[in-house]
Amino acid sequence: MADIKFVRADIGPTGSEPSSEAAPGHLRWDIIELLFFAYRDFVGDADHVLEAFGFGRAHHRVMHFVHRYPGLTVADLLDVLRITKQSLGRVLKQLLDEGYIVQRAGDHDRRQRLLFATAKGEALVAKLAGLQTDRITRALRGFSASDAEAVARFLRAMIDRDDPDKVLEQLLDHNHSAAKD
Amino acid sequence: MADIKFVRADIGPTGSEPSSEAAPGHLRWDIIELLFFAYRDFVGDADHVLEAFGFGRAHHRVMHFVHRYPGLTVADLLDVLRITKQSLGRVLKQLLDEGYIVQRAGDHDRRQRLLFATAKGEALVAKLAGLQTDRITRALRGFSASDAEAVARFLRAMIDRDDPDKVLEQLLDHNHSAAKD
DNA sequence: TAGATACGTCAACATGGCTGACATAAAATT
DNA sequence: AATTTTATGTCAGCCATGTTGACGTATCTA
Repeated sequence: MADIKFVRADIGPTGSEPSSEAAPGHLRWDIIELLFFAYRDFVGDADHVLEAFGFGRAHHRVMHFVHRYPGLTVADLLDVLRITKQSLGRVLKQLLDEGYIVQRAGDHDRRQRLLFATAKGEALVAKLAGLQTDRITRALRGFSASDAEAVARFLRAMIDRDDPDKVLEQLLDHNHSAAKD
Repeated sequence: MADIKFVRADIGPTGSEPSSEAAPGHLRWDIIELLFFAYRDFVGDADHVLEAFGFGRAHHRVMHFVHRYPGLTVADLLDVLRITKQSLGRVLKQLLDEGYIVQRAGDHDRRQRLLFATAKGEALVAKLAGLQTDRITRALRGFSASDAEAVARFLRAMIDRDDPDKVLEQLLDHNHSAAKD
């Protein structure tokens, strides 16, 4: 084991002028690092399971949103994920070929491919969401209703509002009333 | 614009038994998705700036922890980032070559390379942290002290406790007392 | 002195982003 | 009816960043 003892630095910026901090010199190092570690472990839960299926995080994201928003079009999925159709194409093709997702031509517009999770796909998503839910539930254990509500309110407020895609719109709307349960 | 109307699915798992949910059938889709979008936009702030410097997220992570924990060794950095030394080597070499980081032999153990951010490096980190702090400060606007504390408590509780690296230990300790300010 | 450790590096490979180009079917417009 | 636009798929190749395995050197430890 290394036995060096490093110290936390709370020194301010040295050279340039940080563009527009709310409270100058008061950078939220605490929350910044907590977000990093919390998200790292949060997605880590799913990573192990995905590996066993031969999938990656990209597959998880696709499966998640297709499951949650049945009938999602490819274009809408591209909006949510903010990747190119070539990148999406690769993982989507695998999920289709292996029977985790099926597609159907749109009712009004037959060019569209509406995406649906199969039972197999839903089982995978539920397994992954179960792990992540466990972590969230543990983290919220002992929280009062108003504390838990504050957490959801914080996360909502962290999200960009300009140019929300359709999925995001629904999420933000829905959460207004249903954050507590 | 596509005018399809997809609906949110609140159906449960179909095939297999999700391993160990706390409250069966009660998956926290809301928090799961909020975390996804919040983190996406949170790291997105930095991405634009980094691009202008010819750097990526990997460089940001290295710069951040070197700045925050001056004298960090390579081994400790590997622990925090959970990547291989080969992956780290690539980005670290660039940051050293371009003068964002300097290294010094360890005092007690001269095999170690203690890492330090230069003024140039600190300026970059401060710029990026400024953007992310802006977002956090906006998100916490109007929060009571106890609400803000609940957010930090939630994030801390989301982090794995088993086998914490040295950086994480310090963060969790420090936050006990200093989460409010 | 022998072995373990901290670090650096070479080579090869995988994943998942990206751009650019092009094809097809179906809708929309003229 | 002819044309153009849109939704999707796909080929080819590049880049960033992760991986494994092997090996070398300096330095610390037993």
